[in-house]
Amino acid sequence: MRAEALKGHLDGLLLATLEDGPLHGYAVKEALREVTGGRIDLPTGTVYPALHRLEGAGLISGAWGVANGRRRRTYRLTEAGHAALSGERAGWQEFATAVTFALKARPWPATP
Amino acid sequence: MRAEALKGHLDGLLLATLEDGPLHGYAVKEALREVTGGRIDLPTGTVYPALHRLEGAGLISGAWGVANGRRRRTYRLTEAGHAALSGERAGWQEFATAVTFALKARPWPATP
DNA sequence: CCTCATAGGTAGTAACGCTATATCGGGCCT
DNA sequence: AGGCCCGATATAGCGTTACTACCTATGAGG
Repeated sequence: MRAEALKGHLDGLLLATLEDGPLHGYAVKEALREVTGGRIDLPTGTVYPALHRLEGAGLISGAWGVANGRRRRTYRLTEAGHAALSGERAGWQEFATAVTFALKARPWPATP
Repeated sequence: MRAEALKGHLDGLLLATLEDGPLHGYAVKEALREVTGGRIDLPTGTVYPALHRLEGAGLISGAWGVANGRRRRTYRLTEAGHAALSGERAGWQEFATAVTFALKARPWPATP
């Protein structure tokens, strides 16, 4: 998949992955890769800054913990994060429908 | 629609709009707006640089003409542009399917 | 011991689309 | 005639975004 294709949609994917429960950064990356059958395989250099950004925006909250003697930063969705995810989903639907249609180059169906 | 959502998918939309026949820049913008019922309404400052970029990449070719005493640059798809459009369509399908699925947070269907 | 997978992170970069602004011709209104 | 809006083209500068390339560290397996 083209690398730059994600632009503007990454946040929603990360939020959706965290919706089912808290995960640490690497687990988010792995979950997304598995759920999409390898189609979306984000480099770690994309995931961690994005999570920091989302945390800074208050959409997720991270906490340091320890598992197997290793420190891990586990993130969970905040209230604002849940709301943002809804918005991302709606926005994606609208966007995807519009692009799919435009790529077909047919007139938009009448909505009376 | 969120402004930055387009990133990475603009080229395909422009190429698709030019598929039905040559158009000048402003007409591309208008056609895209009408075909999507106003959902994709690109600012001219987005359209013109993008067309220049596509021309530089050899995907479209532009020619100056005159209509109503005014100079207009009309673009048409090149061979490479037709090929690129096919690629963009396939890429979009793949991408849209993956994102739609990931946003639902369900396991990817088995593909045996 | 060394490598690999796991895990977290930063710096720097390039691309992309946006805002803002400028220009020009023609038509419309006063 | 003068002023204004619309159609049409264009550029400069900006902020965001995701990427590549690195760095650090630990536990497991060869």
